[in-house]
Amino acid sequence: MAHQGFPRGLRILTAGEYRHVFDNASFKVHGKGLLALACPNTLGHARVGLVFSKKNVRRAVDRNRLKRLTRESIRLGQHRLPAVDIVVLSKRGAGELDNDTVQRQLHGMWRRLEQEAKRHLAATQSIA
RNA sequence: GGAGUCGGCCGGACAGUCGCUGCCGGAUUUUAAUCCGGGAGAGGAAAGUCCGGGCUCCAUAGGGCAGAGUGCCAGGUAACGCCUGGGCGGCGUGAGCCGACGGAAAGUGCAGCAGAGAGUAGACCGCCUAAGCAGCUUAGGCUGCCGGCAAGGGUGAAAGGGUGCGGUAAGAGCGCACCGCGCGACUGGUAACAGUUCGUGGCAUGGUAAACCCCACUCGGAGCAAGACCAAAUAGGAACCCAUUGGUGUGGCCCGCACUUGGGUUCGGGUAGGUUGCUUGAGGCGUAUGGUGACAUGCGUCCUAGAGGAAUGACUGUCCUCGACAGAACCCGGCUUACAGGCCGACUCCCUCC
RNA sequence: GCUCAUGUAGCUCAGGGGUAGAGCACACCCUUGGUAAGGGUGAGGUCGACGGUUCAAUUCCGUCCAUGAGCU
Repeated sequence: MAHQGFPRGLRILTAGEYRHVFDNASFKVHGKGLLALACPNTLGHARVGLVFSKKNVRRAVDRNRLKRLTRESIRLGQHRLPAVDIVVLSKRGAGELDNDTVQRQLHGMWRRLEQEAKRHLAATQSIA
């Protein structure tokens, strides 16, 4: 079985790294209640950061639940993801979604992200 | 059987797989880190931030003014605006529940509209015509004036004790009885307060203090983004001007205290990080003693989250009553607010049966 | 996490115990050949919610609920 851990190396840690992703977001993937920004990195694996604001998701219980679900989804799907830094944001009303819906949304978002990243890589390589 | 009151407790359970964060042991390794094993890992409200404290810095938190808070009495407590017991008032058939519950005879203010009058009471409707004056009249009496009244009506949130009898021209604490009220004494109680056995005053003291205020008591300011330490990029500057019984340090001010040269403009440089504070505590559980109780003391026993974009989850299976409100961020004690459902104990009322 | 501020007409704001107001906007009328401007009339409010104090609360007090700001 493949490694499925989720150590700190797979996360975006500092404010500077977050800023880099926001300023150089090469792709955006929208889901219901969620939004993912991503830009390529040189680490050879994906990293992820979460932004769930109090303004969009009012209760702490819902914020924690969404973050756990997102992390779980990343952890289980990390080997399919390209080498990009991802920031997942919440949109208004994300707290009303149930667990099944959130998981389906995240699954679909990773698939689209994979395709876009493949296309982006091909484009940059053809330019080079 | 039904309805209800109070107090306490619980807040899905079990197993497996994959993960997350500390701790302990071991291994690899220069450190960092990685791996293996073990064990721990959100709440009764973690919430709101409404009070109180610990802790940290400012002086060891000191004096005065200003300001804020609390407000029946006694106790508990580290402290409180909390809790316990008692008093008083209100609600309820009752068990019980609720109450910012000091002072309005220290002072100042406020009360729209309505109403005669809103605080040294008043005369709109009304009641009276005894005394005095005038007129009419044989007299009795009638009318008017001068007046008297606070009973009845009406207004209002509120109209200056209540009922009865006497009294009177009509009335009125004007007098008396009872009730209420004030003051004093006595008795009970630590006290708040109560009791009327007693005396006395004679009806004064309307409401509002979550209006100003008075009285008593309490309160210094800031908050873990407090603060401490390590390391060190850059800088430890330059020029000019001003003030030096001055400046800075903390809250509104003054005193006091501590430190000390301080401030302005221009130019130049810069505004990485890490560690700690960080969980053993006014601690939990059991038990004994004291106390009506809150609680206190002694003994035994246990260690029970500590992250740093932030850890408790996901999936699978079984069971049931099919799972509410909701997620620690320095820590405690309270209050308030949210909450599916369930359990235990004590008590009250109603109905029925024996 | 901590510390504050604000909720009044569709919008921007006054009012700090006694009937809720101003400007803009809205409707109708006048003015004009018509429109704008101007003038007049009018409608529109659980004064964020719930309790309490008071005879009386938008105002005073308490508790909640929203919204906004400041402190890394």
